[in-house]
Amino acid sequence: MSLPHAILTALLEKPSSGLELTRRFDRSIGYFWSATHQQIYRELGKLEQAGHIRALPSETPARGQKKEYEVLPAGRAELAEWTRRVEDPKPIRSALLLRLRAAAVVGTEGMADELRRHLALHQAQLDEYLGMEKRQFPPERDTEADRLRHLVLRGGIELERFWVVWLTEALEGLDGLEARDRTGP
Amino acid sequence: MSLPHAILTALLEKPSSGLELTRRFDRSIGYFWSATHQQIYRELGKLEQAGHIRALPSETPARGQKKEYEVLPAGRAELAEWTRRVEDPKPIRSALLLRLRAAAVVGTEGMADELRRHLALHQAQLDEYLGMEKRQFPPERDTEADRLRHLVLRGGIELERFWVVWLTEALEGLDGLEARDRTGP
DNA sequence: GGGTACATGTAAATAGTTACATGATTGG
DNA sequence: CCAATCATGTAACTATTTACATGTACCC
Repeated sequence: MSLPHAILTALLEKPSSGLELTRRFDRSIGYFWSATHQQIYRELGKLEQAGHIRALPSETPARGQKKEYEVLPAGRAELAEWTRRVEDPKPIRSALLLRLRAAAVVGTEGMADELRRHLALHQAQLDEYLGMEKRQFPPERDTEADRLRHLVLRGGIELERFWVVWLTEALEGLDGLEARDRTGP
Repeated sequence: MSLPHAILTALLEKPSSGLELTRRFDRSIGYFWSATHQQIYRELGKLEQAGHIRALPSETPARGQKKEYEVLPAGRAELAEWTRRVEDPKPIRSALLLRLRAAAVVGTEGMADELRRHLALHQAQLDEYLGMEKRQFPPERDTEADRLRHLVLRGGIELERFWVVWLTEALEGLDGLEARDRTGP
């Protein structure tokens, strides 16, 4: 039940249309909770029905026309209630770790290339986060909201750093194994 | 499409019944791809239909009776093909990071307690992984499969370590904010 | 007027969760 | 025999993904 709350947060930061939300998800909130435009439109409909958001009055409320939403008091209350809820962390799901484990049984062929590819992707994501950190959180700004958002971004940064470090180590180990396969133990 | 492959891997490591698989998921593979017994039974049915696994012959193949499965060559081939596939990492989903971001907008009340609770849970998981590492990967054992499985466990360990470090820092930041709220800036 | 980007949406399929049903085996 | 545990399964619901449909606005 996180998507509606992700949307409420985004809309509180700035009232937006469905497509604008989709784009903002691709750049910021979506780094921790991604969503496609179809999910977002559907969820906007539900949130509107529930009285948590409303469409800003517009001259031409028709298909193909931009429709902007803003959060109503009930939506803000729901979001606040959500932040205070007790909710256990969900176990991570990593197809890559799973595939490596499968490779332990059926062989590591092709794995090293795939790890290198993932390493490059995580390195790129890390660089992007570091750029965002520099641009959005210069040392002088320091409101409470800024500090919290910075904390969240630091989480993203350290997670990507974890992957970069782990993948680098994994590749060293795997290259060792593959060299041994080629030359014999 | 990872669950069937997680099951194939587990069955290759050791032929099992549905309930045995469920328990093994709770302890090992499930750390990176969790699943409930309902998901597992449903998937076992599909894998059997697809000819990837088969039930070991039994005298009484009835409801309430244990039914053991083993992997057929086609299943092993499918798993090997999967490990060689090109597949991008999926963006992480963390409801906690999301909730912290929401708290930046609607207030941090209750957040510190929740972070402390998560910190304790991740610390416990880390300790469990470290215990598994000690028991399952003593320095002397060093087959290829062992090294790969150890690598996967190291991934789990470092991920939990990330959470422990990040949550500790986050709590320091948050306590600073809340102290400032109480005493004024 | 034709293409492209913008914008919203429907439909269907897959994946995951939650609640409940049913039968076997075993120990008291 | 009854409760607890083991074991398999059905059903319904929620969430997510993928493919496609439709309409508007603007530029050439």
